[in-house]
Amino acid sequence: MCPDDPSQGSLTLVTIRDVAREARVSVATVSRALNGSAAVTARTRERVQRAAARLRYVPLGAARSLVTRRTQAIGALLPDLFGEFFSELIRGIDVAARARGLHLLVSSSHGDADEAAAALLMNSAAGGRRFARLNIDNHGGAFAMTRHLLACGHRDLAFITGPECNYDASERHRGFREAVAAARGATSRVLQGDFNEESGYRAGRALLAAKKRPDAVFAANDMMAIGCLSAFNEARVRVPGDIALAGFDDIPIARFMHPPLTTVWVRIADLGQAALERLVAQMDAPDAPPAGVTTLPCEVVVRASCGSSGRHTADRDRAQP
Amino acid sequence: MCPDDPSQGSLTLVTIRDVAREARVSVATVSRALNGSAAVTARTRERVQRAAARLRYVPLGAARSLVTRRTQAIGALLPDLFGEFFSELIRGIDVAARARGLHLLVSSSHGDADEAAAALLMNSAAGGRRFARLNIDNHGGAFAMTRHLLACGHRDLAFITGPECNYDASERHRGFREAVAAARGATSRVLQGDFNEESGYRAGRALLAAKKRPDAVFAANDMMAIGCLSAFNEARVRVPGDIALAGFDDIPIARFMHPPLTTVWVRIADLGQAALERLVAQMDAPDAPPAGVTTLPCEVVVRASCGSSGRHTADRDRAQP
DNA sequence: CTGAAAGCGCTTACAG
DNA sequence: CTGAAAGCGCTTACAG
Repeated sequence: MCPDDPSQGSLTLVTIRDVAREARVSVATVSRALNGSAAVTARTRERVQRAAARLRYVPLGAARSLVTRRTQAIGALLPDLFGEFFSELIRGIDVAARARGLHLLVSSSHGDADEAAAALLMNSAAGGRRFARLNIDNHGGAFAMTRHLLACGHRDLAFITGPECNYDASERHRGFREAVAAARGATSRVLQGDFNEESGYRAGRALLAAKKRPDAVFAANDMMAIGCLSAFNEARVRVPGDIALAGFDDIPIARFMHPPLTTVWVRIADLGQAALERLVAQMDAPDAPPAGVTTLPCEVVVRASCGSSGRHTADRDRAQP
Repeated sequence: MCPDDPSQGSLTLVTIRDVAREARVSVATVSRALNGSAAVTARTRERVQRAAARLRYVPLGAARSLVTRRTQAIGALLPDLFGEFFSELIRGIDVAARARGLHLLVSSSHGDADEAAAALLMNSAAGGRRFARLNIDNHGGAFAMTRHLLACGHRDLAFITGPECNYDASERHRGFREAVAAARGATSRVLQGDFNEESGYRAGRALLAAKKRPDAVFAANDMMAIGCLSAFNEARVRVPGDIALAGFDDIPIARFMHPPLTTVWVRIADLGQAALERLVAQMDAPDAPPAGVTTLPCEVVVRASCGSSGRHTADRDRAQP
């Protein structure tokens, strides 16, 4: 049932010359036959393919790259490698990349500008600014969630921020701030987080220790919301009974929390896929006007953690297998 | 505060010849100077470095690879990209890779042997079996966890398996089976899962619907345990009061569950790091006898989800920041 | 439709 | 210590 391990390989490199000799053609013909050039008869092509298969020929990527100026690889440089958000994103990119026969390089920049530059420069030989500008509607999503919390009757809100230099984080914070500012009678406080569960946990404890607890907590991502929930559970503070809680991202695990987490739905994998496709399009048509910034919409997913919804199962959860 | 975006790049490729001309030396000298060869005077090296910096010279990886037979890249081929386990593993590999100036290629095989083969063959030019054999002690960890459940007094055990062709999954299952077989009076049942939360959730519901509920459930990974916990919570079945629950992996989120999850601790990121180091060692010394299979130990982490521990906080949780 | 040849940018013996 | 030259494996005008 389990497919066999296909590992094999030889120390001696089989080159295009070997294939040419085996098929009794020139290396040029081998190259053309294997690359699908139209200028090759079906008979020749087949002979070459058979010879290549017999010898287990695999073109050396470096040699091909040197002349074609294409590496058949794309790089994903991520601000940091955070939990399920990261894996979902990479999964989306990977799916799209493999569909195009591209290899996927990943790296986290750890906020180090030099390293980020080094990673970017890998590509620079192929030509300038090949960056897919593709954003989540962080601001809109956070704004909508904050309005939802207000609509639920919560007036005293707390926000747990993401890392300082993170664009998504600051946009989410801005959405929160603006929604609060636009509401009358609403007050807010802000706690610093870093997108990890632990910082959400600490923020949760800090809120519990405060003179007055907020009515609702909005964490800038789900992982911090989960950490915060953990602090509340530990202190036997009920969610949503005693305090409402919302996150952002809708990572797969969010709906398996207790209570299931109200959050902002982002099609993370789709985001990765779209980013890759945008990038490839730019690479294929470098002279085309660069596509502007595209912003993917978000959507508030109401589950049980904020109370007042009346529903315990979000529509989109039902749709899932 | 936030470092600037370092993006820049030109359409015209700066080559080693340009640097040679600028520094008034030969291309050979440029190559030697930039690659740290000892056969270059300090003065010359500095002149070359300055010229390279002035021109923003970046060696073309493909050209270098063609002659050195090294791509400065390593590939991580993963059975599938599952949640936090995946991201932790990649993080470990990434850290070790960047420390060595290696680029990291990732791909999931989706269980497709052909694609897996294609990915493996990428490397084949560099020579045969370059695989790091590095395992978690899945069997030992699962065996120990099962013994722990038995020691807690649970006799009727359920096990939720991982995907069929997954090595880790089958080893964990084997550990469970053998521990149960060695215990007198213990009974067990097995439910099929696939390492995702959803399958754990379904297994949980199936267990609740059974004529007799088990005393304890052991899921082959944490994500399924969390899905299972969700099913129990939904049905107001208390953990560990009504039923005990254990997972495997100790993903970061495990200790933030309610109740915190008893699980098997695997240093996931360390595993990735060790795998990379092993691989690099093999590549650096291809003629050295291939290191055998190394098995990393696991450890049962007792938290609240299995009852009976008396402790609510595992030692290693306390140690964390 | 096929082949001989040039060349991609780099490294590395080989001389000096 | 430095340079001229060969060569890595491939693709692609250029002829025929």
